[in-house]
Amino acid sequence: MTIKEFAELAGVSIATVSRAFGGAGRISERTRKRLREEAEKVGYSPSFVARGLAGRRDTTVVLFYPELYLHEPDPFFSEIAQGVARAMPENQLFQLVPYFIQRERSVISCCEQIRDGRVSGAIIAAEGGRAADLANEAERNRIPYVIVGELTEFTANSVLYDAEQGAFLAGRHFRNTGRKRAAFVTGLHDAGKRAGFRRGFGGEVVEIEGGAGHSYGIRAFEIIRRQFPDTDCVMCANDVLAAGFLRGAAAAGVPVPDRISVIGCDDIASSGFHVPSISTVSLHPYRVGEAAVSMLERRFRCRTDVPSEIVPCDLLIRESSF
Amino acid sequence: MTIKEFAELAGVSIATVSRAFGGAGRISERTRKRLREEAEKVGYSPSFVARGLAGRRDTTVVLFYPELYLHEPDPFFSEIAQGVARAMPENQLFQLVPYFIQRERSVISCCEQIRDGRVSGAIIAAEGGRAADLANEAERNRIPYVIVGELTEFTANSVLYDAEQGAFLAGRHFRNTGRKRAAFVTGLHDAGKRAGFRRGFGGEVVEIEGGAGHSYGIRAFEIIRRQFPDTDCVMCANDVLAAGFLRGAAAAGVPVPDRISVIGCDDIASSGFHVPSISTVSLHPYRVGEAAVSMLERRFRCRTDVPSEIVPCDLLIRESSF
DNA sequence: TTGTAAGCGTTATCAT
DNA sequence: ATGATAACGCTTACAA
Repeated sequence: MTIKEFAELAGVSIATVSRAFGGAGRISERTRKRLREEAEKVGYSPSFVARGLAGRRDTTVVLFYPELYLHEPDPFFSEIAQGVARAMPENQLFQLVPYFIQRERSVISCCEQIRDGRVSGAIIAAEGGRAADLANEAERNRIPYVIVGELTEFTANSVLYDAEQGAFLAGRHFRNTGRKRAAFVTGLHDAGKRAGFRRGFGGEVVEIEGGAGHSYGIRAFEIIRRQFPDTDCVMCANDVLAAGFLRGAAAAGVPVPDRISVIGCDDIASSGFHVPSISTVSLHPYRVGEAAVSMLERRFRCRTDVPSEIVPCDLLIRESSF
Repeated sequence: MTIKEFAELAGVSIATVSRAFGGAGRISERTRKRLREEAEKVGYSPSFVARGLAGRRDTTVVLFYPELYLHEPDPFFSEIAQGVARAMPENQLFQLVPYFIQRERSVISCCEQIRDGRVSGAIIAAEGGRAADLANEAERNRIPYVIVGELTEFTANSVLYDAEQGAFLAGRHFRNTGRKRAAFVTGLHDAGKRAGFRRGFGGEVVEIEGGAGHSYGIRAFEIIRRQFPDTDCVMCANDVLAAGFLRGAAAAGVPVPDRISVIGCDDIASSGFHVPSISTVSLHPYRVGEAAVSMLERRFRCRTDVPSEIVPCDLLIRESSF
């Protein structure tokens, strides 16, 4: 049913109908109420598409987020998405659009969606660059946006986690608990974490190439066992890697944390479910998602830039270290 | 840049531009190519919104999926979403829209999006009913859709997993490996699983109230230990529950699978990472997502109903049982 | 093969 | 407070 049909049916002009559904147009409260009820009854609701075309772009909030891994998804961004989805107010249309960093086309089509007016506000999650393109596009189209990412990268309109600081805490913890020989299992975007861990531990740190996914964690354990057998503490760049590492240790019968202490990073839900539960640098993905929503709402109100916000990270000591 | 501006710039009419970007309109291959290149250069791309309004609704494919749990997300649907996202052809706009089954408004706004023409095709994931509303709405609006769900529920246009059959396999496995006293830890939508497990095991099955999330699994273990101490095999309605159960067992020093054998359901990625790795009824969520995409594509071509498809489930015996 | 013009369902700007 | 009407950017007969 279109606005025209409905207007006829209700015995008013289409302009009046439009106002009944629009924000604070000049219309009597009585008519508005009557029309809304009528619409409910006959099943009319205004078309978002037409609305978008006609100018008002208060339609949809999207979360752009990267699909990082080829075969095994890292749940980190999923958990950010959870936080965003839950915090989104009931009356907002909300959609997630994944972009694949391997597909050039994928980022482009995200930009098209912004340019197009189908997006009234965007939350842009990223690791390692790509977000800038989307943010620029949003800027150009005067669409409020919020970036979610690592501390080093963005100055304003961002919700940031300080992974470097977190890794620092992990390194220092190992140092303080008397560990002597440290290793760091690398991930995909981990420059900050690596540096922080080094700084925190203070001594020499062996770097093991990890990568994307559980199996790389297992492999990292094997490498350490063979090439650096006296390693007694390890930080992994993310929790999935840490789970793999622990699996390797369990299979080899190496006791954790007694013989080797392990700390992961991110704090995805399953790291708490693992046996032993995985000590980790919590980036609080869920909280980050929530914070992004409330920052976006602030940007909706006052159409200006807002200062970035840091969601502090915590070192969670669970069973894989002490 | 609008079509008008671009048309002027390229020295043709807007109709010609439209045809250059449309499917197989009557236009010379030469002009089409020239215009496409020109557009690339000056940064013009047609507006999806306007396109949608003007009639062609080949815009966006969405995946509607439920957020089931209040506090702890179950990754099952996330993994289906992964499969869908990966299988989606490069040139299709793809979006996820979560609906919260606790929020009445949430399903309604999904319907509005369908009614609206912003959706050209839908994949509807569901457990426990709500999908029917969305499917009806899609039907009414002549939008191709595919439902993803449990075998019992839908007849056509669906990709189905046969959880009952899977649970049957699990029950039979326990029976065949000489287990005597079985328990089933319930989830949120598990009628089929429960029945299948009973049928497969053949003997008496104690039912323990599980619920939503890891902690409920731990609690289920405690209940069994106290009230049914001679239980020697357990099926949990989902893997998150199973992880919790194993955590309880580990904490209590009960050896798995020697003393008690455990099988979960779903086959989320992390169940393979657990220590011990979790035996499970694999519903192959990733594959299910892929299958949904290819079914939707078939529906795009021939605009008719297509027969449902069952993605067979497998019993994966890992370390938590033998 | 290309151009002209009438929609598509809204919002926004004038009038009234 | 309400009603006419011109956009919005595109698709699609119909005409040339």
